[in-house]
This record gives sequence, C-alpha cells and structure tokens, in this order.
Amino acid sequence: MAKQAERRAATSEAILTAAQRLFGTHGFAATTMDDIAESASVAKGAVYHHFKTKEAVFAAVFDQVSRDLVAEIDRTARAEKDVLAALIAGTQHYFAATAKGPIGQIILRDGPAVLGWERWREIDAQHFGGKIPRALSAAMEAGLIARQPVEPLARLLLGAVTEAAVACAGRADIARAGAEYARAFKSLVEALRLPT
Amino acid sequence: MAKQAERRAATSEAILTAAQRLFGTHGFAATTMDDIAESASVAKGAVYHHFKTKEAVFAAVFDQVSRDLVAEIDRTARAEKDVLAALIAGTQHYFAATAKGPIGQIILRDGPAVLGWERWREIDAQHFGGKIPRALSAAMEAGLIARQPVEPLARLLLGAVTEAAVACAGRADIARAGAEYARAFKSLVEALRLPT
DNA sequence: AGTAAAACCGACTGATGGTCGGTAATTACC
DNA sequence: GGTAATTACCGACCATCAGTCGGTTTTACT
Repeated sequence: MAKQAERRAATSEAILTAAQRLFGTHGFAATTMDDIAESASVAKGAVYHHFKTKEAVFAAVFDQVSRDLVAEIDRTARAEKDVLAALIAGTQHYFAATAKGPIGQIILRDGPAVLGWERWREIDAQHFGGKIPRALSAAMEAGLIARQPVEPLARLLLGAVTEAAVACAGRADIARAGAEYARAFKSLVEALRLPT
Repeated sequence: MAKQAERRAATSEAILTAAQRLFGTHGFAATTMDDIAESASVAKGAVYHHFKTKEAVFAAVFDQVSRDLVAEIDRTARAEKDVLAALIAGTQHYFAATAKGPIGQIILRDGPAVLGWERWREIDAQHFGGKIPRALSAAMEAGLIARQPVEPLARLLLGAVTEAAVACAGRADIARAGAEYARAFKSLVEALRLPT
C-alpha cells in the first residue's frame, strides 16, 4: 500500500545519510551534488527531485543533526537539579559534542555560512537557545536572579556559549578547553545569582 | 618616480572601493569578479593581478572595513572614564554601526561565511575582541571585578556582543534594540563588579 | 633608443549547480 | 486485468562564474 511512500523515504534517507557524511567530513563547499548522488547510489536528478537546491539538502542535514544533538543534551541536563546547574551542564555537553569533527563542521562552520547568519541563528536558537530563556525565566521566578527582560539577556548568553563552542572546537586539548570555558560560563552565570 | 607604485595603488584602491560597495550591497555570493572588474573600470585580469582569489579581495575589504570601524569605536570609547563604562559604550557603538546595512553585511554575514568561522573569529577578535581582554585585565587590576582567567571570560563576552549585534541588525527598530541589548550587556558586566 | 619588467587585457577553460525531456515503476480507475 | 495518470528516477545538457594564460601596453632603467 504505502509502497511509493516507502520508496520515497528510502531514497530520501539514503541521500540525507550520504550528505551528512560528506558535509561532515569534507564540508559544504567541497561536496558536490554529484558526490552526494553517487554516494547515495542515485542519479543527480533524483536528488533534485527530493530537494530543490544544494542548500535545501544542507538545511535538512542541519536540522537532523541539531535534533539529535538537542535530544542528547536534554538527557544530560535532565539529570541536574538546580535550573542554573542544568544550564551549565547542558552547555558543557554542547561544547563536547560540537568539538567533535563532523557535528562541529555542520553546525558551527558551514551552518552560518550556508544558511546565512540570520537563518542559522534563528534555527540554532530554536533548537538550543529556547532552553536558555526558559531557564532564565525559571531562575527569576525562583528568585535566583534579578528580574529583567529575558530575551536580551538570553541572547547574550547564547552568543557567549556558541562563541565558546567554536573556540573549543578549534583547540587541540578539547577537554581542557571545555572545562575552562565551562568554568568561565559558570562564573558569569553565578555572578547573576542574587545573594540569598 | 613612484609612477608605477601610484598606478598600482590607484588600481588597487579602485578595485577595493568597487568591491566594498558591491559586497556591502549585494553580498559576497551575488557579486562576481566580472562585476567588480567592470565597476572598477578594469579588466578581470587586472583584478587577479592584484588579488589571488575572490576570497582575497573580500579579505582585504573586510580588513579595511574593520579597521575603519574600530577607529570609530575607539574615538567613542575614549570619551568614557571608567574601564567598564568604556567597554559598554564601545559595545553600543558596535551595535549601531554593524546594524547599518553594508557594514553588517560584510562583517557579520559574509565575514564568517567567506573566511571561515575560525579565521573570522580570529580577525574579528584581533580587531574588536582585543579590547575586551585588555579592559578585563584593567578591571581586575583595579579591583573592579574578581581575578580569574581572562581569555575564556573575554571570549564569552565577545560572543555575547557579536550575537547581540547580529540580533540588532535583524530588527527594524534598531535604536530600541540596541538600547535593550546594551542594557542587558551592562547588567551582565555589572554583575561581575565586586561590591566595594 | 632599446630593453627589461611590471601592469593590464580579455578570450578561453574547467568545474559545478541546476534543468529538462524522457523512461520506468506505482497507483487509480474502469 | 488492462489502461491512464501520477510519481520516482535518470543522465545528458546548459549557464554561470572563478580562475588561467598568452599577448599588449605602459613604465623604468641604461
């Protein structure tokens, strides 16, 4: 019954899998549509039948990778108790994950380059950044930090985290760097904490 | 005497000027080398005689724009007295300038896309970010904030500022948004200030 | 003037994103 | 079950554009 749908799904997934591997290892610019088609054992026309442009393929890959990563982070953060502590733990996980080659390549390097900063920021914020405003609101509600407009502050912190992730990704001693930035981030967030 | 040098400089500048205008208005991808050559009233070969690649042209433009902007910011910041206050004022100027179309296009959109995040971050940090570590060191020296590793904290703040600038650039009511983010940034920095 | 070197020219090439007319598989309808 | 319509897929072809290269003009030096 759903034969056609299955067929479509299978091809689509083959393309996406191939694309993710290629984008992750060689980067967006160095990956051609012919490469993707060949790697997915499909003709170029098929790729264009499923995705309008090369950017569209990338966007789909980006979305998938982000989705996977955010799920991972959620699992980590859920283990913490304090809202601020969860924020910090999640951040550290984000560092560690994006520091690993392929994911960092897709999310931090090519992401903004291909999608455009605005769109990238928007999507990234939608996936990861949504957690920060929520955490801040909760923290204010709980009286942990001073009441103030949430959005601007959240944006600043997201920028800080992202920048740190990139800096991390570019360093040899990732573990150490991650710890360093996590500590700095913690001190920044803790500075906001009101004296009880 | 320096006729040859003058000739070279004039052509080079014509190319750079044309490129800056085109990159600023249409963006990097939508600007072709032929466009640049034509706009500079020069043959394509001449452009390649002066710059090895299209990226090289962009890098030169980027450098120039950054240099100009940083000089402007310096002038603004110098007017302030407190180190932290100067940091905040400079930040606000950065917001305002990058929010204006062409400069934002070059520095915030295409910059990372073309040069690659790592290189962009490095250059951007070199131009703008260098000020933050210096300001933080000074602030620690003066006992305004707690002593701690400077580099990680500076990186976080730079990321926060950049993110805010981008967010600003994407909004219609730039003045209002700039003020909002500046206030949030101020509260973040002020949170670090030690009680006297 | 004569020669060397540097600046400049613009037709050409190679690579690649995207198109399009056609074929094969699947589904809908009688 | 046959046939028409729809959907998936194919791969040769096209347009664009970064970058090349042999040739020409302008400048510098003797």
